Amino acid sequence: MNVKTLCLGILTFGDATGYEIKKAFQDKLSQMYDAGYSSIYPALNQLTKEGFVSCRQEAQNKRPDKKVYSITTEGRLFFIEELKKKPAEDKFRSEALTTLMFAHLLPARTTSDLIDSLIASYEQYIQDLSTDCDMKQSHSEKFLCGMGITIRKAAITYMQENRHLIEADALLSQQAAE
Amino acid sequence: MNVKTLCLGILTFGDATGYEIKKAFQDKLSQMYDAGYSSIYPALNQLTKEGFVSCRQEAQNKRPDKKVYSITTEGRLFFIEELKKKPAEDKFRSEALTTLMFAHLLPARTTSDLIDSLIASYEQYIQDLSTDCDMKQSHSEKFLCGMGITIRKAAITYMQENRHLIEADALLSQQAAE
DNA sequence: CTGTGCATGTAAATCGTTACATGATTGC
DNA sequence: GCAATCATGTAACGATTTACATGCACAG
Repeated sequence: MNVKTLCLGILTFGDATGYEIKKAFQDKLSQMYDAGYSSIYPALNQLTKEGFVSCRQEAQNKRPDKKVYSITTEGRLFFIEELKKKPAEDKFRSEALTTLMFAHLLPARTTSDLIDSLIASYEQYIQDLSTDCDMKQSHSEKFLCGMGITIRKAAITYMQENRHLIEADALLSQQAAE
Repeated sequence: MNVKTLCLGILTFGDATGYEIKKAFQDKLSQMYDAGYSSIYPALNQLTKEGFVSCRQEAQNKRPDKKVYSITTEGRLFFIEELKKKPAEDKFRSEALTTLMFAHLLPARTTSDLIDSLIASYEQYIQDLSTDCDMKQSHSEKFLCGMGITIRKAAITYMQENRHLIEADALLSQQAAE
């Protein structure tokens, strides 16, 4: 699912400006996607051309005109068809964990620091999510939020229980080098 | 980390051809990255130009010449510098879970099927990983493998315990529509 | 007076995927 | 006979990111 399709999806919750759509990305989809204005605005223009959204312009004093987008019937049908397609495989990508695959090139200390900060960032992530998970209205959002927390909690526990495997390796190869 | 940098990383384990590098991606990095030949071959050519790898050509009978790449000292230094950079944030992306955010647009049945097949695909993933986790030699690889399994196990448990939240919503909105 | 929020966009660069292009060998 | 493995690449397309470009209002 690309930014264009997701903009359409966000508009199924109600009309919005490009600016508000960006906020919706942060609100509802931040765990999975992030989109910048430079993806959103061109996407909305294309969707308008394709007839999947309509746009009404609202004048404002001392601000650029607000362009409020609404999804059209065709847009809604198109989006539902997209949803019915077999979803792409889930992907979990961690540069930090990838770095550990090359631990043999780094000082033992660096490896340990890396794991420490990864755990710390997960803990921070859990805290942030917990806070706004409570504020979520829909069950879907709560579900997704809870999933994010669950996964990271499991990851932290795993790292704490198994980090010694990598750290022992790092120390050994360092001693060998000395 | 992009394909180019990762090719360099793979070459720190030993010389390899483009073909073998692709296998290494599947072997060592499949959880995080995948690269096709059309990313790898141009990357190797660029790395050669930049002096980060060297290449010796080996003739073969009835096959294209084999090009065996080795990382150079500059390449190794460059890669280590890349490793020391602050890693990008971890990302977990699931189209299936994203679809659930739009469950209000789908029949209740579709939502349930989606969760079922997500759980099934995670179970499959765990099985596949478990098999070749045992065959891994290095602790780093085992660590990463175990992480992949742990996360998916936690996710399955979470989904089983919380799916009723979404499924109840879906049924309600469906009844309302009837 | 500085940062955050509101509000819109374009241009260029980077990166990756899909499709195309070739061709022998080996195992089932 | 057909699929998989070995072996290399290019061209076109699609998607996203980064940098550029503007400007007022309001709170601390």
